[in-house]
Amino acid sequence: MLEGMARAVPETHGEILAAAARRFAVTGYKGTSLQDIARAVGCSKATVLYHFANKEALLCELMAPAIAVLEALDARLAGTTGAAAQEIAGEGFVDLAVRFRREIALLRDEFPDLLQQPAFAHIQQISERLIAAFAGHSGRPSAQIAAFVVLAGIAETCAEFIDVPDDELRPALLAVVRRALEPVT
Amino acid sequence: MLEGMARAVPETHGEILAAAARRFAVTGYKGTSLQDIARAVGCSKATVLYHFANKEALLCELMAPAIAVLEALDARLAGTTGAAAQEIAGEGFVDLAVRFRREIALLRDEFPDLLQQPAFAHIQQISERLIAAFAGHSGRPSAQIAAFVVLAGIAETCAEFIDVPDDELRPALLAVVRRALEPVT
DNA sequence: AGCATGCCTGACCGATCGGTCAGCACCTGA
DNA sequence: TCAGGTGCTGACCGATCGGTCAGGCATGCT
Repeated sequence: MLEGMARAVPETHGEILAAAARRFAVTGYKGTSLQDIARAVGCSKATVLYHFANKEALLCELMAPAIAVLEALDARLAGTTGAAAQEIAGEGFVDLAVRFRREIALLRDEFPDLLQQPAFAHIQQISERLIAAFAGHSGRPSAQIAAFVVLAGIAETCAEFIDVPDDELRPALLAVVRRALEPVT
Repeated sequence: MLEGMARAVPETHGEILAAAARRFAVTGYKGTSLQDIARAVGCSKATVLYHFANKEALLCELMAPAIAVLEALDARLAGTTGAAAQEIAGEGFVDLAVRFRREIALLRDEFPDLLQQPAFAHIQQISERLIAAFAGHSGRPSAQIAAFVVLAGIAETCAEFIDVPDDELRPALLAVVRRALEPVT
């Protein structure tokens, strides 16, 4: 166990990660087998499982950057209320969704299932706080409903318009968010 | 196997359909096996496949009423333009989504996959026309994006707020739609 | 009675899934 | 020279999937 040693040549780990991202984005998480990924890389399935403990570990490493940004947004939301919370949540989530479109696309088919797994358990709570912020922390059911429409709509749209350039998608989404959310009294 | 009542007319077909609807709504289409459905009904998996040619046929029969209403909405949309198209599409789709929440919930995990199958191929085209109507048939990309956010957001929200009464959900969704869509010039 | 028909079943099939494992080829440092 | 670690692999495993099939058990018609 030599610590700090520079690794010699092993590029396979990254190649597997990249290929998995590509395949997941097309056929979803459950819809992509380890065999598929191995074929895309040009190695054996056993090699994939040599570099990653299991399929879920692969997904975790793929999602880590997106989750980090989501947690940062959650932190910025703490203590905000009313229209300010709506604005921060709106800008932050639109930016996140646009930047991590691919990750959202690969998650979207199995989002409910994935949230059940312990590795992603806290995402559920973060998204609940995000919806509360979208609703401006208003208790009104109609505000909650509007918040959910916006959250789900943005995520789905980003996953769908995967080829539209960021600079076009982001302002259009921001405009929708600002119109759609229920104004707080 | 059944209750003491002698079954003059065996209604296993309907029971399977109802049980499948319940299971699909919880675990999704792909996530529900024929074994699961059979267990819920209290019959064997072979019985399920005696009443339905295959798993997809079961889904088709389950979705038929919702698809019929969707096609009716599509027909009403023909020839409309601008703000009128937006209003008709909004009211029509919100009503459809609220009424067929369960069907949407069971579809949502596998919507992209399902649309590929020949049995549901034309749904793709209908939803494209629906989005065009939501956009007021404006060619602007921002209008298309707003339309997609609304369409996907409504569908997802209906599937999520499955316990909220219709009379509460419908007006709240309609309000969001009217705010969110890009006004047509 | 005999026979057909409708409903249902257990046993089974081939395919595919995620995951394990023993071992091979290669490189490196002692 | 050789022991040992790294990267990788084919063969294999148990489980589960959708789907098939021959046959059993009622019932009703002739």
